[in-house]
Amino acid sequence: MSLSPALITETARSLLIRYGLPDVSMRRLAKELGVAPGALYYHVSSKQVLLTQVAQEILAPLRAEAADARTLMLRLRELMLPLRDSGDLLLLAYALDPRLPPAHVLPAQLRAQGWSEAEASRTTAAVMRFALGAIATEQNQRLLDAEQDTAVQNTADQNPGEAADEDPLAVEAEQIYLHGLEVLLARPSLRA
Amino acid sequence: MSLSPALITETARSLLIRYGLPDVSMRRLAKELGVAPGALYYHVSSKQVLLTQVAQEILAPLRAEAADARTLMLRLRELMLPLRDSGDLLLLAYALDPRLPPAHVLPAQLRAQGWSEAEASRTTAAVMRFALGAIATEQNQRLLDAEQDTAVQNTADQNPGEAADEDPLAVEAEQIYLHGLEVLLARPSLRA
DNA sequence: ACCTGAACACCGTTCAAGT
DNA sequence: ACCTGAACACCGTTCAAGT
Repeated sequence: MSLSPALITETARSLLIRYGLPDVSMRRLAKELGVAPGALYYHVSSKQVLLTQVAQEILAPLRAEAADARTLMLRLRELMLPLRDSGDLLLLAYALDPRLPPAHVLPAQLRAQGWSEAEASRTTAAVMRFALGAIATEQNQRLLDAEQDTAVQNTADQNPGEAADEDPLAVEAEQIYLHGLEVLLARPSLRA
Repeated sequence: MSLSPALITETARSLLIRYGLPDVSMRRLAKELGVAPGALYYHVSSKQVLLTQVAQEILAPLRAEAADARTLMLRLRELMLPLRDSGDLLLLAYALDPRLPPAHVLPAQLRAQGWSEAEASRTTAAVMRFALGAIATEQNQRLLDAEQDTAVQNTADQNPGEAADEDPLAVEAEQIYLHGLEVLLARPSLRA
């Protein structure tokens, strides 16, 4: 089988899922496809557009879902959180396309709930920015914790006193996310 | 004068201000200091800790300011927005230290306004995530617009029909930021 | 049309060896 | 103690040349 834009983005996506964004390099991608690095540039104009394409594909399932704003925002977090370091990716894709799912349906949904057009579009932008910031923060915290864990591994082996707790940081992160959504998506009449 | 952690972070900061984050590499930094790249690692353990140190220094002025939450968050945006691509930097520094200014004083301020401790800490986390997401988004949009501008330069020269407008995207971005702050920092009694 | 080989101009980090 | 030189293992991108 020969190369194609679709095959390249699909392979990039699989690398992202398996190893995280830092391991999605053009050279690694080429190796995975059994091809010279330069070959990719016959099908894809740059790494940046390739990655935003990948982001769009990962979020594509959200286009088919008919759920309310809150649920869609929760799904966004579920989809992206496991992809290591993908926060930057999302931030870039959103800057390039402010209609990135789930932002593509939020304004219409909020309008249907009685929001004005100006309020609906401002709130969509605000809630997306909050979500992207929150997801990137959570991913960074996980990475940093993982580094610290491996660094402390030996000391922990010699000192198994404290039990492994339920990762209160992760639980807290989810509460923060829920809280932000609740406040930002609250009906405007409640604030007037 | 010889190398020191302080001199290195100060030079990194000046590179960041002058050229943006992509131009702050250890090798570029070494060249700027007239030293071999390896020399930096005698004073600094990694690029990551160096950059978070730089972020802390850039935000240090906020530690001295005695302003309300909203003003501090606006100052945060003013400080970071001009530093090209520094959003990632901020996201990393905040993940490493959730008490990064202005987060270090927000909980106490909110408590003084009658918020409960739980509400104050959750709101601080939410508003910081929103701000970091918003700043990163704005910086990315600027970068992408700049790329497009240089690409369209020639066509624009030949076609000077439309006047250069007031950059409505930037104005809109500020409104979104103000709106997010207003909603997230609204007194909890107004939502109960 | 599609791809290779090779190059250009970079990265972060380590480490023996020098002073 | 502090730094150099050189290496290791990478980057994104371009482009003549091949098929």
